[in-house]
Amino acid sequence: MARFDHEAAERRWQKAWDDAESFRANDSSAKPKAYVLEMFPYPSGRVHIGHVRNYTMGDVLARMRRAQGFEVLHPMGWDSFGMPAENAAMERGIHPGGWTRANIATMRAQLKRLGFALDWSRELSTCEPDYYGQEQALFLDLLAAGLVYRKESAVNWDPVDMTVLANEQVIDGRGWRSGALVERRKLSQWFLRITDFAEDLLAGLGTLNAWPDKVRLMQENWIGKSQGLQFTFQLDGTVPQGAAGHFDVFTTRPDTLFGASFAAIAADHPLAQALAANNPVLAAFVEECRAGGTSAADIETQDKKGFDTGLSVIHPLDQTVRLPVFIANFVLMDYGTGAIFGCPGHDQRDLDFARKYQLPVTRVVAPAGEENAAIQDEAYVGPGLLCHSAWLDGMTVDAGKAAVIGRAEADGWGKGVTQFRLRDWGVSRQRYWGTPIPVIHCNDCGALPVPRASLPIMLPEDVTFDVPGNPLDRHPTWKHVDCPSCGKPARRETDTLDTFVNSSWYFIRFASAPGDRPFDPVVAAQWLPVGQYIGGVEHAILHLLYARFWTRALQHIGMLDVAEPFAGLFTQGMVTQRTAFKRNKKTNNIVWVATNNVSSNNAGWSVESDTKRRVSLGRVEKMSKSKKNVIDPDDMLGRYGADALRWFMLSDSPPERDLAWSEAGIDGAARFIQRVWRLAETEAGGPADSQPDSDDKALRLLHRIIAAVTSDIDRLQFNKAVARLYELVSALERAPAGAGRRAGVIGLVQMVAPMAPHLAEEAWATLGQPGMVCDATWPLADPALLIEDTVTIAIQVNGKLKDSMEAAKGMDKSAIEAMALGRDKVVRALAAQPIRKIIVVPDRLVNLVV
RNA sequence: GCGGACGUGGCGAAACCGGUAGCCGCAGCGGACUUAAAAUCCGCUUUCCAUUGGAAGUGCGGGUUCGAGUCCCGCCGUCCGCACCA
Repeated sequence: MARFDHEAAERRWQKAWDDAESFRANDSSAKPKAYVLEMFPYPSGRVHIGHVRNYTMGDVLARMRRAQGFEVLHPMGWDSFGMPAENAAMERGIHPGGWTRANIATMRAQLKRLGFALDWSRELSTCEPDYYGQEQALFLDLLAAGLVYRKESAVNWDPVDMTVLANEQVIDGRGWRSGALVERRKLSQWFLRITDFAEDLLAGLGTLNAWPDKVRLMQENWIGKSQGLQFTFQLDGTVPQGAAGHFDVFTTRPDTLFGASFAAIAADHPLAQALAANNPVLAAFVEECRAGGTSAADIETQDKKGFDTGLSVIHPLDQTVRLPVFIANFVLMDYGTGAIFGCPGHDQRDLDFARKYQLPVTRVVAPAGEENAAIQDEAYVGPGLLCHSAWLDGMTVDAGKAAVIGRAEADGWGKGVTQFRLRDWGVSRQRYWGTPIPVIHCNDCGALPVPRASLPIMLPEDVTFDVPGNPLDRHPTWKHVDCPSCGKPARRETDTLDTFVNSSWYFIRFASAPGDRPFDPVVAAQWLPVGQYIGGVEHAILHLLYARFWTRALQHIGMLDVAEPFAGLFTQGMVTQRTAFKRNKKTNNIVWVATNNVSSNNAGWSVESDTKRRVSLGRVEKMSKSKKNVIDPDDMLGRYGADALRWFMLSDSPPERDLAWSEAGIDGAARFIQRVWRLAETEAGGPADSQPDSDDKALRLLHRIIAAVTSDIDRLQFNKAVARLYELVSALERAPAGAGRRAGVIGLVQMVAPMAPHLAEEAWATLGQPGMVCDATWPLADPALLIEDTVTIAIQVNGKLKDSMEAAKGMDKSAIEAMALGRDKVVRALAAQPIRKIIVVPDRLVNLVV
């Protein structure tokens, strides 16, 4: 009996699928359509084991849907613009395009070796003009519809390299290359009006039943709808030069207004700017607030710092009260109005600030009887009644909110508003390797859209990365154009689009990709929304929210009649691997050792395989090049074959959880492949056509497993489907030869086919079945074969298991009770105590309470 | 700092609606086949006490219930996201 030869089978069947165009999606098919999509990869170099896991999951679903009679769209492409290509260009002096396209070629070959059922005819790459040119057209459509605008916004600025940095390039507040302290700097940038859709995006979450609850919750919190009061503080006394005499604040807690002890504004607030102009000390403080990165984590973990401006504002509910105005580093210009009132008693951040600057702390909300309990180290944010609040005393928090909003509106100093945490989407990037923003700046006519006829605006190829800054900006000719309106010399926009724009509509282009338009709305709508979208949970907010927005924006301007792009979403876990390290003898610094160069010696110690020197084992973490714990799929493909690798990716760990790579695990997968193959070979010469008896054990088990596996794959619980298939294999290995076993093996091969397709095709042919298994109809479980006539009933005494018994299914309560009371073990456990209560759950258990 | 999740044997895990905790795999132990090895097959494998059998057990501490891995409250730990990484 020959072992399964994975190399020969992979070659044979990959060619057979290609020749038959088995996985090409037909737009005009009459079958029901199923769109299965995995998040397309960034072509970073080589296929990562995490990609293999992601695409294997999608492939199993796509193949099963096809077998179930759907017309399946399962495409692949490349999210090929982005910063790593520019980094590679700077480090190695090569062109980002050359680097990217070489990576794509490598990775395409790797994916093909894995035997995915992909429609390669629809492959796209976002860095090619046929894609980004159409994206520019969409940008112009959104611009024309008023969904795009320009405003000033902060970026991370490296003062030594003279360049804008991404958040990930800021490490502990310093530029990653130069090590210089990063500053926040303002630039004029393009924004998309995602906030116009805040309410729709929030409401739409309610329709996404096939999304994980946690992702919906994360998006809900991200959008951050809150109701509150926006009101105006009037400055008391002389108004500083160049400033208004008042400023607006937003609060979600207008009920606590009597507890206010200060007001605070952002360092970038116009009032702060005006004051800084004439006050060098304050100007220095404002400058200090600008140091450090722009990310939320950077800003909010800074020490709370304030600067007393010496100004004060009049309390709107009590004209006799004055509140000092501070400039504070934790107040953000981007959220609300860039100014707050501080109520230390009921907001922890305000309390910390008040303690630091010795400001009064007043309790204005209290549970009954605690009105005079002083606030200590913790702000009180619980429920209660208002106190120390004049005419609000005794009201609930909610009633107080409504009362203050009512008074503000009646008196004209404020109004109730709905506020969103969501900010407009800044899409300008000061980088080369991205979609050029199709706009021309003219000194006389302003910022104008590029004429449609001149699309695509191509990226120039002749650029260098030997000097810092954006190569588009310093290119000798590229940016110089004539104004499309007045004809005078003008300049192109040299910023490119955020790569999240590229990934906000690629799934539409997969469904329909005409040469002269971004997509055909009728063809695209046939496939959309994507039935099942699969990718990493790290995309739970940004990518998924931007794609939802983009789709709604297209719907809003009448280009596509689809509201939500992804009907079903699944977020998969990472593939992790143990790390290993040794220490540098002089510095004691950690030196990572490649995991694939670590083995155990005779004494059971971990050593470097080549030098035999001892190493320490680190923790199991996400694979990364820097920690040298990356497993290359190509090695595994060569040693174990595509099917074993795919099988291991689906085994053991639930797909939403992290999967720890292990050599032993893939060994087990490879053994399973051989076991299935041996079963197929034992049936190779079997009868072509024979009917098993309906009470055949193998047949009954097969149908139970068909039902379980089908529903497991439906719910993407591949680890459970795998466990059931192991069970079937073990049973079939022991089953007597005959029609039942043969039927079992045929069914097994069909169910294994989505997971280990090469093995399944080879086995299918060996079994003498017609055609290819990828074209065979998915097996259906016969309900008549699933019915069992006996059940096992558990017997508990006081909720503790004492015995169990076999009984006919559907036996009535009193019969079960009588049967249970007659059992030896039960009699012993009861020890003649009187029974107070008996609970019987039919077909399940009896609980005797004494 | 804010937001989200997760925690069950030596390990990855399973457990429908609150109803017999640990399916399946890995590792381990014992055995068969073999001159030997590989491959394969059979058995055992939560912990503790024990002779039949019994007790404990799902991160920790409480609670609800006839009954809690599952529901509620409070801790502890780990991981993920935070708007210019993709």
